[in-house]
Amino acid sequence: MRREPERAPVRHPVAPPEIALGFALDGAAPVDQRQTFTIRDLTREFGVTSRTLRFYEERGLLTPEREGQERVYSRRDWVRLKLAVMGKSVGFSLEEIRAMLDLYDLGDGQETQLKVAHARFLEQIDRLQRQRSDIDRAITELDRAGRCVMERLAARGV
Amino acid sequence: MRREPERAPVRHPVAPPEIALGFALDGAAPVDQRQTFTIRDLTREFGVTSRTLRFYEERGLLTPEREGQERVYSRRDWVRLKLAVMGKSVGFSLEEIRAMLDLYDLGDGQETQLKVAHARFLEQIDRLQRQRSDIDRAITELDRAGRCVMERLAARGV
DNA sequence: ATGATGGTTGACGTTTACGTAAACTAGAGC
DNA sequence: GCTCTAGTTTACGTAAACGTCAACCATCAT
Repeated sequence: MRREPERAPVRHPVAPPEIALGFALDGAAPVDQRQTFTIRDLTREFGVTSRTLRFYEERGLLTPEREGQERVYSRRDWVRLKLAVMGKSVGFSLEEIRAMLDLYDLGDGQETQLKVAHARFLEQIDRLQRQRSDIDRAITELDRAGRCVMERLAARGV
Repeated sequence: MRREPERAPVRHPVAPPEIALGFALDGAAPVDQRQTFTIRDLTREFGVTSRTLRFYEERGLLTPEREGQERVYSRRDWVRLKLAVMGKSVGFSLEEIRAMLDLYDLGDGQETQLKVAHARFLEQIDRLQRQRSDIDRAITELDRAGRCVMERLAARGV
């Protein structure tokens, strides 16, 4: 059978409300002066489950220390989680987020990181605009189809 | 641990180009006068794979006869597939599509079917509009974040 | 006879971002 | 000692819509 191309699954952002008024790469630092956070702290502050935090760790987004058995998150983890949550809210996948975060640790004064992030942002805007026009088209089509159905109902005197 | 709610996965339409100019519930009939179609006919006409057609059959969207071993699709199947493809293009799930299609066979002169379809269309428009505002928000945020990054780069004289 | 072609069934794989359950440990309070 | 809470690991489950084999038939042309 011939190789039929696959339509990539589309990611689509879902907004956590606190994020809408958030800021992106700048000023991202914990409000209070703590140096470490427990898993509970982070779930409460970011509205994610502990399962999510462990999963993000598994995927390399977070790298908490251990105190005995328990995870201890640093300010670095806090920032990375902040960026991860924001990234998700604008439709990036965890893998894309991880790749961008890892540039932080490059040590060239974040220049690479900032440039790459900017490029990714533009790409993502592009993807989103395409999704948007798909949606617009669908709405138009549904509207047309809806009117058509109404006509038919009217035609039979309902 | 407390029950944390789940954000439902969002369906999002992807447009097959021939559909944009298509028609919805009216006039949906094969162009040529054939009464039956092979699986190849349908894959070519609708741009879907044979796997897809068997899958749709499994899900009750299509009900081809058999000639020996091979599937023989009727005009009814043609119409249902047409509607299925259009439904997908505006973001309905296969299950939603099946439910609507099944109303065709209700026998009340399609009145129920038309009314239900109309209601579903409105609901879907609503979903899509919500998705769109999520996307708009994400674009705005990305744009802002992008400018912010540029500023930072400028600030270090790059 | 021999491929090539195209049909069939059956069953497992893919993707993403977690949810959910089981079984265990460690400390706090009574 | 006992229970409650909150943490831990391991590992399987979920959703959607097919893709991708494998193994098998049936025809047609060479």
